[in-house]
Amino acid sequence: MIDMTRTFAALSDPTRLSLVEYLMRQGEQPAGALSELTDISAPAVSRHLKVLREAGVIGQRVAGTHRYYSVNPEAMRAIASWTMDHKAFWAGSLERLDGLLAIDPEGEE
Amino acid sequence: MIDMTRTFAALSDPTRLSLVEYLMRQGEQPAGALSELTDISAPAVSRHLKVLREAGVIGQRVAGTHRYYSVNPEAMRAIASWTMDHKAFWAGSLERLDGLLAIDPEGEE
DNA sequence: CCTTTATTTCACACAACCGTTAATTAAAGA
DNA sequence: TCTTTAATTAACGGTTGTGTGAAATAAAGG
Repeated sequence: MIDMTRTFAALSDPTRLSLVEYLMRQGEQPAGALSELTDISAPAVSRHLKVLREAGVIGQRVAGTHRYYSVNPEAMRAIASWTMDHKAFWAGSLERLDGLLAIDPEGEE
Repeated sequence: MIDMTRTFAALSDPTRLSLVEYLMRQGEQPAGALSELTDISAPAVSRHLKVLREAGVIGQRVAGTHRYYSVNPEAMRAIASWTMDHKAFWAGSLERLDGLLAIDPEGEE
């Protein structure tokens, strides 16, 4: 079971949010590539990756001395679902949501 | 513009997440009702509400001595959108998302 | 095997977060 | 207007989070 407070906490740091967004754009990346993205030290990045991993936001693949990280789609799904799991709230709001979340990976662009 | 790290930080505390979930279920509520939900003191709840408000997660309506709080739908929309704003990621993942977020406020239940 | 490369863990310092009780603000009601 | 009620702000202490440089681990390569 996904702990949403932990998921949100993992994404509440600017460095970590950037790392996740980068991984979503670029796909799986080794720790070194992620470390080069930021101004902070490699040990600091390493610990951020650990926080994200322990929260289930990213996964790790080991190959030799390299550790490849990638975003866990299930975590993203859990976040989107959390916002949607309150039908009464959305029904009560003035917002019209139809189509708002009509995602279409294969689609236009 | 919504600062996502701030939004996620606001939701990263168990007490605050509970408050938001309660407000989504129950709709607008005065601070007193929210305070009764938790074991912690009223001042502590008050500060949690402030954090949520400053992050834009909830809004406040003042009436006499009462302050009524309610969830800001725009904040929920922003969270769901953040997860969806990475089509390449979703397209690359194995997850099939069609219908997953098919919300239907008027619908079944 | 010795060195280099990739990455993490350790030890420490400083800032931010969260809870408490006491004090303050301000509207309502007798 | 004095008191009660609703809620917040203030002041303090303890815990957690985040950064750094140094040390450790472990696979690769000469």
